[in-house]
Amino acid sequence: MRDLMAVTRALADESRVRILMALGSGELCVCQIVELLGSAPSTVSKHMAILKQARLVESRKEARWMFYRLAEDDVPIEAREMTSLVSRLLADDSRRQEDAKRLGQILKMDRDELCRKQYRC
Amino acid sequence: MRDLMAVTRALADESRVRILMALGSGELCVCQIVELLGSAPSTVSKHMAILKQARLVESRKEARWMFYRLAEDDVPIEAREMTSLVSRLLADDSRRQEDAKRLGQILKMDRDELCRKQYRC
DNA sequence: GATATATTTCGTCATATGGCGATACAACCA
DNA sequence: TGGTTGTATCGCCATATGACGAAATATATC
Repeated sequence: MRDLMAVTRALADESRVRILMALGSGELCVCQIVELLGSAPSTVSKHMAILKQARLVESRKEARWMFYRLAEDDVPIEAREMTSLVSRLLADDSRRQEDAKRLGQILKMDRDELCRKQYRC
Repeated sequence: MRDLMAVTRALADESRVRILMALGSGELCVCQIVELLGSAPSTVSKHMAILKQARLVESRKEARWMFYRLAEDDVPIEAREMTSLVSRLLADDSRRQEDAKRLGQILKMDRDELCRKQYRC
């Protein structure tokens, strides 16, 4: 029950669901997620901590960047199945499709520039 | 997205998940749920409103009692699938089993007496 | 109609949550 | 070493949430 509640609470916020769906296409660094959501880095970082605590995502550090991806290794069944179901339920969701489109643009940008841009503003 | 978020928010509270699982064995009136959770009637009523708004449950009024059951008619796919998955994930959950046991006792009680007892205390 | 009773609504409180900016920390670079 | 930069943590604020009791709203029952 405890584990499931961590997952349902993590999924009870629209930003976090959007992040999970975005990660469905592959790993992202924090600055890319910041760009997608338009939220402050600190806000995104907090969301990622919650998703990680629920074991919905995993992270790896590469140089200065922290990359997040959907959990793959040793994933609790609650996390795996809930992510899978939410993804299926949102397959045709318009918001998700907008995000996917925007994410395509973001991934074309140079990551260094993207981060510096955020730093300046 | 909107509909799904109503469901995930409804599922992000342990009391509400327990109520949903309890309703898996059949409809219950508010006083029976009050007895199961040990919460105030007003608290349970609020939970039921949230579950109903997310279309996870339906209700019918019979005499003085309001009976709630898992949604059956014209259920949005989000509600149906999430309920089904949560139920499966909690199949062996100890808390759920305790609740099921306690619910068995509650169902044996006379409903009139059960309600009056709550009214007195 | 008056009373009892089952549930809901309302008001209030304490706590949780999500947001942000400032700052701290970590890792690269000059 | 010192500067740059990407992310995390911290402190704060506004709002949301869950809890309860009191009162309102049905619905029997007398």
